[in-house]
Amino acid sequence: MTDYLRKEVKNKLINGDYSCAKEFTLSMFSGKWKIVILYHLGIDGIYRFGELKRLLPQASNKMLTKQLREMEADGIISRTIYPEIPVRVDYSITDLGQSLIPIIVAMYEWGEERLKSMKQDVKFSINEEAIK
Amino acid sequence: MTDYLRKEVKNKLINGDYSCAKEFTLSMFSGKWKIVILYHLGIDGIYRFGELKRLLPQASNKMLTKQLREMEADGIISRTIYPEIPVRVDYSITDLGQSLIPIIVAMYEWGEERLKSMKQDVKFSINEEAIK
DNA sequence: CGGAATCCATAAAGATACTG
DNA sequence: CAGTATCTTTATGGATTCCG
Repeated sequence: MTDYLRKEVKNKLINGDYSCAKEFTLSMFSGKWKIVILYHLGIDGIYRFGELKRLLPQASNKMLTKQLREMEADGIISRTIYPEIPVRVDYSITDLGQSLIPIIVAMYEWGEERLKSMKQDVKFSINEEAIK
Repeated sequence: MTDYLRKEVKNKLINGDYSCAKEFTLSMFSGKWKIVILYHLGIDGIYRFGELKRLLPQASNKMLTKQLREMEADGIISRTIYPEIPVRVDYSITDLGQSLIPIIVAMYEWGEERLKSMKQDVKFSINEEAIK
């Protein structure tokens, strides 16, 4: 629903409907790979395109590029081109992006807690029906 | 990417890969309508199916039901059936779901701030290319 | 009332090949 | 190196009809 979410948020912005603040925030990091990329850029610092590819081997060029471009357009990461040969491109988080990190950390902590209690709960078993 | 996210999280859980805590949290509320439903149940209290439909006129039966079932399976909302005729079904947030509300509130606040500063920024204009 | 089942259009993601 | 372009496959969401 990621792309849908971005389109909806865009439409709501155009119509002056700013009542969707939480969806707007959600749209910042709810794309495929976005939250992971943002977290890494926020914690580790600068990454080059190829480094991100190695970090996320499952991500295709197309998807990775798309996510990076969208996050750049949203102002939460920045892209720097060094016109060397071969060309080099650095990605880093912006101040705006950094301001999202506390939320992502809170999500990380909530997830850790939840997974811990699920493991401890003997009654918990992975139910295909329930999760699917 | 919502369904993809749930599938991935499921696979990672099955494989014991619990390193994806933030994605796991994200998968709790990143479905279509989920964050809105959760927020309303968290703030307003109990809703019936029909009330949620009226709250979200754009949501189809299928989608609304799907989101509700998934959130129920995740343990963040609960569903109570009253075998009256016609049948009545109540939805409410669980304690676990309530524990997500602070994160959603933080997202709401971030979004409000961001939208405010975007409005104040004279240079900001809605750029079709940038958002699409 | 609160859904379930089905069909269908569209959109999103993967694979592959190619380029400045 | 850091992407684009294109094609194909798959997933997702909408509309409609029906049911206990």
